[in-house]
Amino acid sequence: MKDTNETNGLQKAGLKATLPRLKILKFLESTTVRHLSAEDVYKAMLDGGEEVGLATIYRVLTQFESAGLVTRHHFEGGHSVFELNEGKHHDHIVCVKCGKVEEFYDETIEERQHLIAEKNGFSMTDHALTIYGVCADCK
Amino acid sequence: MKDTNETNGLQKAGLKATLPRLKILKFLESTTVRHLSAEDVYKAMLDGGEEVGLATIYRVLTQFESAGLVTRHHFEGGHSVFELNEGKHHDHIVCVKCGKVEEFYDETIEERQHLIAEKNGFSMTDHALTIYGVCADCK
DNA sequence: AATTAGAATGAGAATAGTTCGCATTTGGAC
DNA sequence: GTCCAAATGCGAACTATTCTCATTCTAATT
Repeated sequence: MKDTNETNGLQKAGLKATLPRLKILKFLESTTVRHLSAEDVYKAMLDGGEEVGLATIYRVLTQFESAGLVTRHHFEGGHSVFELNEGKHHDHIVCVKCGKVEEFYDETIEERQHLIAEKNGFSMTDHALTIYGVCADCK
Repeated sequence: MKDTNETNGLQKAGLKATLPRLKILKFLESTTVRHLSAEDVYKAMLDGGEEVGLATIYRVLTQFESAGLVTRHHFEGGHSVFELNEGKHHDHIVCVKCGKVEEFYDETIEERQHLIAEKNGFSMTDHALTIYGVCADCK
């Protein structure tokens, strides 16, 4: 079999390199939209001529999450959105009018979170910081 | 009509003082559990002998949210939990093992969030910061 | 206290997002 | 190339939430 980047990525993550998984990973790497729901992925892939069952999309995205390839977010509205992990950790600002998502990273906030977790007797495993507001375009 | 605290609270919030709303508000004020799903509220009230339809619980909690009486959170797991607004703003640490929720407030983080929103051209309207970790008891 | 119009409620149907069960297919070790 | 375990697709099932609409309640008015 061809030893593509995607095949490698999956194998390193401990996942068999199946066709649906390869397609989904390739799609996530190629799309310009960074935050997608399972349904978004399903529809966008269909439009691109790649048919993968919706249930499989859900399963694979969950596996990718466990493997650390993607991150799942729960922005307002309740349903999950997924984001390919590349580069460094960051948090999000979401526009409450148009839904636009921007990313940011703040060292001070990161540090203080660890401190706060410790102070409360917790071992921090993760965090979710989302700022909601009205973006420049929507004002 | 009797001019109770609850009746007052509802009227100030622009809501008619109906029996279900009074019962729900009274329940939220009396329970020691601070973070509850709609279903939690439904069941706990049933146990307490107060029957209010689940659909009404959802409607009323949403109205309370709009009125600023409660806050809705989206912790991991997807479904909403509600918290009575009393005292000052705070964020949350959730134990990923047992689900315990602790509250904290950190001035530095609050300030930096506003700064970050501005830097990105947003007018911040709200934010959600949740730290996930393993609590002392679960370690 | 009785009337009344509009708002609120309850019960169940409907919906959205997600997961499950199982028959069929596929990946890759031998 | 064979073969078994793992993965997929499909539709059914599930969960959380919202909607519909007939009935009931609130509170303003008489």
